[in-house]
Amino acid sequence: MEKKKENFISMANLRFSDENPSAAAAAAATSLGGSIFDMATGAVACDGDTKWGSSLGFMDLLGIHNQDFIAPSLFDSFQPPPILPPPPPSTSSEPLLHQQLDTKQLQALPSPASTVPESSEVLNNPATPNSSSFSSSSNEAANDHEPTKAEDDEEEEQDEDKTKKQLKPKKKNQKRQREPRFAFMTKSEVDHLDDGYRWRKYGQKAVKNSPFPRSYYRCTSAGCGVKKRVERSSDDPTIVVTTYEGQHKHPYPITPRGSIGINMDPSSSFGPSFVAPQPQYLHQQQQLQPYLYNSSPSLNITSITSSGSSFNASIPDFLQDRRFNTPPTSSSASLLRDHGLLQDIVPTQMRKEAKEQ
DNA sequence: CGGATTTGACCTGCGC
DNA sequence: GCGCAGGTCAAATCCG
Repeated sequence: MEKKKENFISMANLRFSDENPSAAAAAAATSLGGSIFDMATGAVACDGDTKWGSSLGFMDLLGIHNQDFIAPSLFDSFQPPPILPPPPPSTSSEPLLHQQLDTKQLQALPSPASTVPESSEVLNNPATPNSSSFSSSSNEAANDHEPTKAEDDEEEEQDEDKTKKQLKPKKKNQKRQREPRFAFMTKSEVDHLDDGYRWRKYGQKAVKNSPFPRSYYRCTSAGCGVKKRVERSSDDPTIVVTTYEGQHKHPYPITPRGSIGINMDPSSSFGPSFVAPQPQYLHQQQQLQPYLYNSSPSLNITSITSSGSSFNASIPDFLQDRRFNTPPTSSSASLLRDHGLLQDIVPTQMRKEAKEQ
């Protein structure tokens, strides 16, 4: 059986393509199987001389700033990942990217990308030609292996042995049911960005082709199996790649650091959406990162996938107006596009710096 | 002392 | 089948 590969492309390519054209191209070619998302290609093309780690606004990174499509249509193409994307890291300045990445795609990506070898990560899904493939992302991966009874039996026996050495009752047939992932990059000096949730580090691994280790965190909330990985881009040490996996099954924690507005909108299939600014959060950002990406693009990302499921969840809340409670309208997206997001959200200093690079 | 982190071992998936 | 790399576990250690 051929491994399912989504026609996804990480927005990371925007940057990678810049510094590693060949790899990016390869990623695009191999990963997308030729069906390169318009957004992706457009983004790559238009951002060819930019450095997302420094001057690109989020929308730029999304390839929106001078694209012809509008946000809604863009996100309509996303696959609804049943995850609750975390709020933007408190120390981040730029939610640099991303979306549903396919393992191969990511691995195909140059350095930084290679540090995010995720399968079925949430990423800016290049307008999947076939919308049905949309819903497949992680689910497909999880279901592409029909368990057999033989396997079940065999597995049960093995379980005992396994538990002796390691508590890994995973069943073969369950083929590591992975949660959809959402990865994004941020420019930060600290590795573990404070996103408001409580995380417990459970592992660290050296990453191939990267001098920086990858840290593994799990949400400490009982019953919440959300994980996240944090690693630095080997390409740009100032870039932190954070990958979230899973969906928080609990309210957004009220941390002593400051309250975080939560809108437990029951209508949202995506869990709480954050609607209020986080003063503390912003403060941190500014302290740690002068290049504060101070405004999330407003996107009307509520959409319906081919499967009919609400797509609201497919877009990380922080891509929505979590911090600034800006009405998520397509017009705002277009506004950003029309007027140049950078001007509004990226400090002049930053833009200047980007040019010098 | 309890919770968090570190770290080496182990497991799993994948490519060759 | 083998080796590699990613991911996870859990004992040891650290820290408030």
